[in-house]
Amino acid sequence: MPRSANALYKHFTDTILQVFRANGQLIGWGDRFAAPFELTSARWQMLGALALAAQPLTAPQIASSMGVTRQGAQKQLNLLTEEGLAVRLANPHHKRSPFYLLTESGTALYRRIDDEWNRHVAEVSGAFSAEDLAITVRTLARINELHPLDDEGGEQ
Amino acid sequence: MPRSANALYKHFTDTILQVFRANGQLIGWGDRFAAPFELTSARWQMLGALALAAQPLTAPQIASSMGVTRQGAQKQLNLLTEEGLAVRLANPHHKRSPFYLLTESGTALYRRIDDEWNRHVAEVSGAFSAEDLAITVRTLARINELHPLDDEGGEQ
DNA sequence: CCTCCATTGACAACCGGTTGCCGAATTGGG
DNA sequence: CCCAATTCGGCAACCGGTTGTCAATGGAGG
Repeated sequence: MPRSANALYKHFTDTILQVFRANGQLIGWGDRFAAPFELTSARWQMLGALALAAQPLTAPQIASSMGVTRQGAQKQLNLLTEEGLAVRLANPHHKRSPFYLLTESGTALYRRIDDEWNRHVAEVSGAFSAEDLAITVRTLARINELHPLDDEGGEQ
Repeated sequence: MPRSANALYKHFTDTILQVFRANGQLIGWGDRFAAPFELTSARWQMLGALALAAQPLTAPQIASSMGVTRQGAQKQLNLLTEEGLAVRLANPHHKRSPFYLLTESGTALYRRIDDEWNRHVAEVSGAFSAEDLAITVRTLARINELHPLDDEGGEQ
């Protein structure tokens, strides 16, 4: 949105606007993709986070690994647990903060949707070059590390 | 999330996950940035859409230009109108679908936040190269054009 | 052992997006 | 000219994220 003409500024702002748009697009896509598995985008993401975790994780750990708040992750974890896809496991270090693991059916479901996902990606990813995607990932990661929230805006 | 090892697949999936994370990050950032102006991220975006429009636009036109639904755009437009930042203008072509324009105060507010935004971008964009940002924009745009929703997943 | 502080989960409220439905206006075909 | 289909705004419900508050747990220091 800048009125100034600098190309870097424009690309920066454009990137942000495209992120917003891509986010909406991808959530819609993910929901449609996950629907046949009785999942939503959000539950699928959480399923993946649990499936790929090297060790059992607590809710706050999962939240921070996904970049969302503790409560946001907890909401999905509670739902997955209700649906029998995840279970709580007593955490010896923290009586109040259990580990979450996938159940058998959670693991099986993840495997099914992940297989289908890979098939899908195979059809679609041909339109992209690995280099461009790598640069995109790196650039977005840099944006994510950047938290210019601290007080530079500071007229508050 | 793929279990398969292909680098392109991995980068594709990683891109998606980074988009989700960047979206959350940027909304949080935008909200903090806009708060001193009594705006939210969403209202700021809508303000920008109106400010930069070449001609007066109707709600459905704005919605499609922003990549959101008609109702989502309408909600923000109604709020901006209530707040006196935008006004409805009779549309000769569509009696029920007025144009939306910024008011004087809406324009002034946009100018203020945009100036501050450009100052902010100047501080932050040094960490990025114009080329990487351009590639990122292009890649995200390609994702946005891609709607693999149609029926390829098709086990529904 | 006790106290203070950080962490955690539950709960409620809110925000911004979605979908779905409805009624009114507009449009286009017969 | 009329009638059906589309477009549009309003409303309600839901989803997934946020924040804030609260009580309970855990840990560290006196």
